[in-house]
This record gives sequence, structure tokens and C-alpha cells, in this order.
Amino acid sequence: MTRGDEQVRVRFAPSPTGQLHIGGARTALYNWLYARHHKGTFILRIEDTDRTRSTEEYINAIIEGMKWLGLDWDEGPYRQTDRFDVYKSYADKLFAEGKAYYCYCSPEKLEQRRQEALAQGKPLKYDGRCRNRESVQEFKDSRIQGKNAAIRFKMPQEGETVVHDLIRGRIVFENVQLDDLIIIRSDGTPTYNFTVVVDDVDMNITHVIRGDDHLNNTPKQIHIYAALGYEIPLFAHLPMILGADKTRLSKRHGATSVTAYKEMGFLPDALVNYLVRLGWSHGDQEVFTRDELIQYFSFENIGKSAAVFNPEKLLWLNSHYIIKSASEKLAELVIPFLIKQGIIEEGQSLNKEWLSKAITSLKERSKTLIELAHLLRYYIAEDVEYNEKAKSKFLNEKSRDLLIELKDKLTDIREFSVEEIEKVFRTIIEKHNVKLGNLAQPVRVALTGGTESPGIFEVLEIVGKEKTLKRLEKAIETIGNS
RNA sequence: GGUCCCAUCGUCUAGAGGCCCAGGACGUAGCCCUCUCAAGGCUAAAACACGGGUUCGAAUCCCGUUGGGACCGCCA
Repeated sequence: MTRGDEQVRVRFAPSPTGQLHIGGARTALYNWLYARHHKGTFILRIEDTDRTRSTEEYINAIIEGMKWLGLDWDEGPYRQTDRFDVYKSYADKLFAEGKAYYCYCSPEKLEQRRQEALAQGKPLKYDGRCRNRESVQEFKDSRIQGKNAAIRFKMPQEGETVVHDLIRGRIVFENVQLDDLIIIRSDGTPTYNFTVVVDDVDMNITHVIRGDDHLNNTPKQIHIYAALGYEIPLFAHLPMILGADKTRLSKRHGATSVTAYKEMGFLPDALVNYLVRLGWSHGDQEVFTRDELIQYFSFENIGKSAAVFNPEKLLWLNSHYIIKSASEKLAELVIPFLIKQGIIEEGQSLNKEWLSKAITSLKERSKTLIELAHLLRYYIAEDVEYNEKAKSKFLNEKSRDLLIELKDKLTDIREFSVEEIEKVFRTIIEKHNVKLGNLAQPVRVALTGGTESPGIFEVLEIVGKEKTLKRLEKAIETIGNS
């Protein structure tokens, strides 16, 4: 049995030194899709061994982000800080077997040597001066003396290491290039390259799917897997996500966290759909349901080159998903945005059916939930504020009589519906021999404050008879006063 | 500097030697629809980085050049 035939076990292993990043989210997504496609296990593991930079807050943010995206995990979240004794025992084992050694070089000394090497244009590699000189006894003595030593892993110094990457194929590394990396710091805590391997071994990970910024770490990790006596997992290194200037996506390119996109009014499905297409494709298809993604996903269709993050396309997908979403669902999602924009009070409830109807009229005009909430204001608020240009262009003597007549006629109709309202409009424009626009635009300004809105009959119906008449009255007064 | 990776429209991509004077999508422009704005429909401009091979034939395979990126930590 080879690795590829085993029950798939994959993991997403973020470090909580920041929010869940767009790039991390895509890595998580690909892991998730791979696991779901193969009916395998998806594990969430928090790599928090950097105690100075990891925070509880970020751990929560990552977990919330994963949940929001709908990427559910089957095991975990495991935390590496809970597993220090595990790493320690593996490190001791390696030391006992002569596969690791203690290093007494101080961080300052090492940094100094690195600088010198850099200045001389030499490779930045640990020179291995502690590699062969330590015996177990000497180590114990040094401990007793209170000297803190780090533990380094003995890398092979000749030959080559081949990484068989599922996306990139065969990649060969010369072992001379490999550094004897530190696996346990002098304070006794384990380092990243060691903990990943130990955890992957312990959790029986079959496929390591991660960003290709880890590609250069892979040969080193392969030797650690081997030293631990574990079969090497299969690797898939994903191309990076870049900013518009083609450098690694970072804060200066704008919003980079999943949370930020949530707050900007994006739908999780839109983000997922956008992210999945950044590097992966299925023919010409652009829009996918989750089930389709799970069904179609495979490494074969993942590209090798880095992708530039394009907010415009995300926006298009988001508007697409908003249009496709049920209004009833959007009615729930938009509430926090209405509160934030001060359109409703916290705890204030709106008639659900009415709100859904209002949203149906606005969906195709909203690229985000923020925009949707903003447009909703003229349906919900008691009053509207006029856009100055719109006011001077449409609320004037030319429209005054039409508005008065409209108001009178609307007052009399029994049913305040699109059909009845339209009849009234038609009667008036025929009588005065004007185009619909001559009446619709002034009414639009009166009802919404501006010149853009859904169909005017629809707007009237949703605003309702009482408010419509009130706003028409106010518009007529405004004309009179100007 | 060393190592590794990558290279099709502005951007995401299709393309597994002939189906490609390169297809789709976002964006851009124009037109249609129309009470406005959208949505939708149609149309247009827009790319195989360069140079050598291999081959009857190359976007596709090989080599080189150039360009970009990542990593080289007692960070992850």
C-alpha cells in the first residue's frame, strides 16, 4: 500500500500571529476540498509555538473565519502548545540515536556569522561547529552548569533529496545546501520545522498541502520524517497569491483578512468561489456550488504560477451570489449592516416579508451587503434627504402640477399595488402628453432622494401609501418654497 | 549572494504537438432593452516574454536568455 491509496488525512496549520489571511484561507479551502472529495479527514491545527507573537484573539479569529467560510474540520483544533512534551520526547529520541546534537552557539554569535557570510557573498548556512564535538555526558554537564543549549538536527551532507510534488513534479535539492536546523530552542521550546513534522507523523497526515513558500523547507523536513522512521507524506505546494504589484499579498495591498471581507459585506460563498479559482480551474466554468467544487477538485487542475488577487472579480462574484441568494436569507444577513449604518436601532425588528420584498428589488443593484443596507435606507427611514443636484433638476415648477395630481389620485386608490399605481401614472402622462420619465424622475427624487432606484411603481408599493403621500407632499412643499 | 519555483489578453484562466491567425471570465468601450440606476443580451479592443533547437507541424517538448516570485531565523 502506498501513500496515495490510504485514507486521506490532511491538515490546515495556521499560526495565530494574525487574522486568517486570504492566502491561508485558500490553503485551508484546498485542503478541505481535497479531504471532502476523497471522503478523508480534515484536521485543524494551530501552530502557536511562537509564544511571543501568538494570541488567543487570533486563534478565535481564525476559528471564526473558518466557520464563516463553511470549512468544517473533523479533528482539532489541536494546539502545539499543548504538545510540548511530545516534541521533547521525539527530540530526546533523535538525540539518543545520534541524529541530533546540542549547539552552544549563541543567537548573537550566529547572527554575526550570518552577517559576515552575507557580506562575503557566501551561503548563509550554519557551519556545523557543534555537530561532532558533543557527547551525552558533556551535554548533561553543561545542563548542570546552567548553560542553555539548542538542539540541532543532523542533515545529511552529501547526496541529494528529491521532492515529488503533486503539483510541480520532481524537484531535486543538493544535500550540501541543507542546514542543520534547530529543532529545540535553548529555552526548551520546539521550532516550526520540527513541530510540523512531529505533528504530521503523530496525526498520520497523508498529504501536506501548503503554500509554495514552504517548498525550500521540504527537503529538510523529509529528512526529519525519515529520522523519525515515518513514511514521507505526499506534498502539494500551492502557488502564492500576489498583490497587484506582484509581490506577496500583504496589508499594503488593502484588506487581506477573511474577517475584513466579511465586514465589507461579502458572502462566504462568493469568497470561496473567488479563492478556489485563484490557481485552480475546471474548464471555462466560473461559478460553482460547494458540491460541484468537492466533486471536481483535484491537483491536476491546479496551476503552477502565482496569481494576482483581483478585488474587481471578487466583487462581481459577490454581486452574482447576492442576486442568487434568497431574499429571506439576505434579510437576515443585512441586519448587522443596517445597524452599523444607523438605519435601524439595535434590537429593532422589521417585518420580514416586507424586508424580503424590498431586498428583492435591490439585489441586482448591490455588490455587497454594505451597498444593500445603504440602498435599503429610503425604504426604511421616515424621511429622505434630497441629493442637491437631483432636487434642482427634478423638483421644480415643471413637475409641480404632475406631482400634485399624482398625489391626489394615489390618495384615492383602493389597493396600493404596482398594478394600480402604474394605472395612475399612465393616466396622468397620457392626459398631459408627457413621457413616463417626466413623472417618474421627480417622483423618484421625492421618494428616494436621488435619481437611481428600482422601478418606480415597485418603489412606491414598497414604501407604502402613507409614506409615499407624505414624501410627495414634502416634495411639493419643497418646490413651493424654492 | 546562494537555492528553489514560475512565465498565454491589464487580471483570473482554457489549452496535455495539428481541433488555436488561441477559447471563457472580470474589468474597459459601444450597442440593445428601458421611467432612472442596475441586472441581462449582443459586439469590440486586448495575450502565447525573447532566442535557439526537436518535428512535416509547437502556446504545447528541450536548451538558453530575460523577467518575476519564494526561501535561506533559537518566525511560522
